[in-house]
Amino acid sequence: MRRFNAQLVRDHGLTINDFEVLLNLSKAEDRQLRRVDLAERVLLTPSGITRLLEGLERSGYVERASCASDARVTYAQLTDEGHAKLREASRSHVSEIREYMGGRFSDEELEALGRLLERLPVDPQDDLECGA
Amino acid sequence: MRRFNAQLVRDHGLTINDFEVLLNLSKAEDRQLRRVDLAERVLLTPSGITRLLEGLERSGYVERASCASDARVTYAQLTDEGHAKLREASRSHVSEIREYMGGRFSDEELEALGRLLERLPVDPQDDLECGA
DNA sequence: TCGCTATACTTGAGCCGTCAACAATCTAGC
DNA sequence: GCTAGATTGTTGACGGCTCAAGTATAGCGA
Repeated sequence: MRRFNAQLVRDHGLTINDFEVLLNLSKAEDRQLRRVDLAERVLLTPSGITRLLEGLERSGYVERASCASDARVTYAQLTDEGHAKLREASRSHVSEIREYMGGRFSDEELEALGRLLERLPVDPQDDLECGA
Repeated sequence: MRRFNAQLVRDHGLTINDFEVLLNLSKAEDRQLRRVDLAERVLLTPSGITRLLEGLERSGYVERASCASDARVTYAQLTDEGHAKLREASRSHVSEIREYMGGRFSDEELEALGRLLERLPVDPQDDLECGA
């Protein structure tokens, strides 16, 4: 994990969370997402997202957009520049991961792992009240 | 992950990494380990370990011990107090995890997951020269 | 319509861990 | 022995994230 982050930072100036945010935006409707939803998807707190987006906005990869129907929300909107950056970083990032995992696991094993791990909830808080 | 850390901090004043360090020490010969080895096992950098141990030393859970045969190394030595703390924290921590995983996976699935994941190297740096 | 609670987001303070640079010691090869 | 390079560990500076508290808006029930 740390390895993938270090490589992204070195080669593209992106944190692994920066990357995940750009990726989530690129897959979202209109390439925009409410900050709250973004937070949940990348497992950060709302304040973490605010901090992270500060950087991406400064770099021009993401813009703020307001919501017509709810004045509380601000969308994070992927810019063309951000999308280009994502494509660039993806190339080396996914090949890194593919090499790392593919070198140790067969295709069937990878698929089995994937099926198991995707059963873990996106946000643990939501699930499973653990007798606090 | 964040959830388990938060629970440990709330209930026992320990970081998840604090916990892992205490656990590793408790399983080690003479309950002591070189800082370098500790770093590798809990996936921290040497400086991270220095910082983390500062806290555990201040709390009295770990002591420094020097090495007769090599003046560069300082051992991290688990104290009795640290061992007691570990036992105390273990109780809730492992039951948390058991609940979390057991609630979603069968025994066979857990074992399959374990077998697959333990194939990942302890320190990725060591392995797999990734055409840098 | 007023007030209460829930939701979306930001901000200040602070912790945790990294990186880069450094000091001390060990070890090999000469 | 000595020197060159590797290994162990610490420190300063800083980044990234959390928590707690605060602001603003939404929406609901009396």
